[in-house]
Amino acid sequence: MRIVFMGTPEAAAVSLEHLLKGPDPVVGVITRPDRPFGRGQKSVPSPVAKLAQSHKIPLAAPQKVRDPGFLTTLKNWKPELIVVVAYGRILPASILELSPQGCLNVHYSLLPRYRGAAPVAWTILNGEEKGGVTTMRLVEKMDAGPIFLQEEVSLAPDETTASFQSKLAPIGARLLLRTIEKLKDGSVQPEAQDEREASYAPMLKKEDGQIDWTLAAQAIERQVRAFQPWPSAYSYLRGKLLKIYRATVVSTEEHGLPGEVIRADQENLWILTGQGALSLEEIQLENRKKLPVAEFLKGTRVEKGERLSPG
RNA sequence: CGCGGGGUGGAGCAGUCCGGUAGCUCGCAAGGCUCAUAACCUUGAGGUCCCGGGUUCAAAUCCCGGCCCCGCAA
Repeated sequence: MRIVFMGTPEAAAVSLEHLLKGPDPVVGVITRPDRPFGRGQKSVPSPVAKLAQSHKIPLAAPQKVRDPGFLTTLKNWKPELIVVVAYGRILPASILELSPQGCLNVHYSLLPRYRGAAPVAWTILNGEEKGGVTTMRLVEKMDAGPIFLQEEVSLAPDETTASFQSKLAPIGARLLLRTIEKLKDGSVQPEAQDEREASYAPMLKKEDGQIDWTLAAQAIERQVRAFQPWPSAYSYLRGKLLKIYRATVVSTEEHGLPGEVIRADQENLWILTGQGALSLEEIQLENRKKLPVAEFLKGTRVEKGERLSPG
């Protein structure tokens, strides 16, 4: 079966890698255009683009998916199936209906729950014990298509979006290959999603990382894990950005204001929240290195009674 | 040329504006105290102050060039 692959980030590249080892030819790859990235705003190709280039597979990176030239290119590849993994764009009907087998999508949640752009982050943010991967047929409504296969994966207690995403990537890739096999021999029937169970996982915004210290310590701790690697949970110490990479919930008898430092010795930095306290474990001050808190405290004196606060 | 911060014994930092003895919290070593300890006390070792050039009687500090790291931005 001639396959065209659409995807952009690392997780998508993992799927493409597995596809390339499979029996079906990948006749073309579509990814998002190179974007200015990092310091100096240098343009860097996506992980999927790099992989396609190293395998000398025809590559397209259209600015707009409705671009007529691009659509012609896509048609000329004559795909029998289009595989979409974290491409990052909503596809128009013209593409969804372009190949005989339609578009097969790998989504990193247990659909119909967590439809949308950031399923993994929301799974962690909401304190779910299980997440997973689903393969489904793309339809015009976001992540609402009929389901082929699904696999549950349980979350570790210290799971971050980054760690869970990299755990899911190979599982999704294998699920994708199995789905394609079953599609070919007709041994799988897509099953409609239960709309009543649907929930949404919208894209995270930078500002969502700002910590509200009036929330419960447990909720903030989940936010810290969910916002790894982006956009990071953060607050401000003496007007400087303080990113929090790892923290644990601790119980305390102390009273004070949310965000207040209630313990600052050589090893511990505890912050009072709306309910319970948070022991910061790994943090990074603006322009500094990311450090275990004990190392951080050797160079930066923090006094009990200081407050972490919005800028 | 997107904006900004930084590179100082093994770790994390101060000192740089206003040139003149290299400092702090740790770690390490030795000794002491202790039933004992990651605790406490004393002493000690350990540094091309990122690299190169310049200014100066004198440069971690001022000037020029280079390398590396980080925050913003995505």
